[in-house]
Amino acid sequence: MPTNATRMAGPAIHATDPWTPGNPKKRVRHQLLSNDERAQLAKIAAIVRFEKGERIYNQGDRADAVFNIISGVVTAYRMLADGPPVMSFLYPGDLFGLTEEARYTNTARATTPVIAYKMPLQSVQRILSSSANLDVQVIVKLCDELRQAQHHAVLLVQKRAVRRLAMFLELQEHLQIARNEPISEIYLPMDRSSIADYLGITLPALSRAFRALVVKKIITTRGRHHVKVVDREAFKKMADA
Amino acid sequence: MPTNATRMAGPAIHATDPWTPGNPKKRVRHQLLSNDERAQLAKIAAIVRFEKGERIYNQGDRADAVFNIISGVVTAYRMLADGPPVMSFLYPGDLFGLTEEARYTNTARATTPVIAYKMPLQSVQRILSSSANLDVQVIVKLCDELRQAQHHAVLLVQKRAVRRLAMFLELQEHLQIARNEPISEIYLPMDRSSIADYLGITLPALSRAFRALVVKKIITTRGRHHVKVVDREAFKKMADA
DNA sequence: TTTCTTTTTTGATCGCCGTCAAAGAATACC
DNA sequence: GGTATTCTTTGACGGCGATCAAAAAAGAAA
Repeated sequence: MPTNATRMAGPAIHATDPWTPGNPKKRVRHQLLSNDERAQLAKIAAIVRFEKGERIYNQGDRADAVFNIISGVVTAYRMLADGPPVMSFLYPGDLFGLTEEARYTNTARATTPVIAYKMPLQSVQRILSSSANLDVQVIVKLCDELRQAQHHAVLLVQKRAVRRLAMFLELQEHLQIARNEPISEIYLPMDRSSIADYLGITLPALSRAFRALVVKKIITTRGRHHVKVVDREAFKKMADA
Repeated sequence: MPTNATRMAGPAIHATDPWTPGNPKKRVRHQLLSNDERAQLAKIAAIVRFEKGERIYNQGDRADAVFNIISGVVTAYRMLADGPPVMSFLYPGDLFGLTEEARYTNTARATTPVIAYKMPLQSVQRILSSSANLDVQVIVKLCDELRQAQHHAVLLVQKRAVRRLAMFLELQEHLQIARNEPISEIYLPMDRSSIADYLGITLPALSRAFRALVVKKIITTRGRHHVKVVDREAFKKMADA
């Protein structure tokens, strides 16, 4: 019954991916690139060094470059308005420097001394725009999936069930808007059990979380699949982590 | 002080991505594709229908196709040996059918009636292999990041702190192996506070989780940055969710 | 409708973890 | 080496959610 899944990814790249952690067949970075391509990369990528503890960029900064770690460990963290931060650790070969609306969405700092490629955003965009559209489409899709997975992680580090639920409802609302569907109500096609699993809580806990939001007059429910936000301000305060 | 970040993503694709949920500028699917490319896609993609509740594929099945939703909602879930499942909900435009070693890593079922493109894996691989290597590299990297983010979600859904810690240590060990580094010990370059944030627990809770593993003689610690697994079997049982 | 099944809610108890606080260790700095 | 700072551990307490169990509601089938 319940379930649990994870945002899915693209095509079966994995099967032949030499960079996957845990994959026994390890190869040297960039081995798959031709000399030409390597040269192209070298032209746009500068090699930069950071000492232990040094900030590489700050969340909210205007994004001007993407990084690829050569050696060392980078810790990236996204601060939320309230609640714990969401962390990730980046190792050699990892790309980082995710942007949203031209700004970094997280802060990156060197946990050990770090050497990395630094690629100006402009150059990367130029190269990508010369790619086949189909490839770009796949890349865009993967970025989407990645953002979804990250959002899921942000949701799951929240400790109180009501907040997770509020964040989930807000996400569903956003997805609905993105699909140009009416938004007077939030439509939840899945059953409670699936939602509970997605939120990483149990069914009774989810039920109580719903009740809490209703009692506080933040939402109303119509049947099982429709939710209406009646106190937008309180809702945003609850959901905006 | 700690932090929180999320695995990062690729280049600033986002800024111009019309498919991003929440992006006000919504466009029609495939708008960016030329007629040629659309024709190419049509040649390999079959349109398939699933009724409400129908399984699309099962976790562990040999993967033969990737899907792209045209309409309807799909619930994907990954079952773990123990503990709750990890869920995701997929909407029109979403890709799904992630594979690992040629097998699906999760189960997908139609939550509402679903219409989707079904693309044979072979065809997708053929198209991708004809792409520029640089693009493929980016795609591979993004798949990596995605897997990492998904693993993070799998970890965060676990309810007991010791299990999250065990999963984290196992991940670090795998990453170390992938980097061809010695693995007699697990090396943790980051501080406890960062680990606690990554695990979505507090510092005291992390400290107790470490202690619990040490007391149970599953690991030993040397200084702050080195951990050794001394009871491999118990460790695996603890970590393998 | 009536019945049966599935889903959801509610209740009660327990345990883990969050929270606050302080002591103890490791590191950096002088 | 000594001091100060930072990081980590330990302790006590309370709360939230897990767990178990049962009732209620919704949906499906007859």
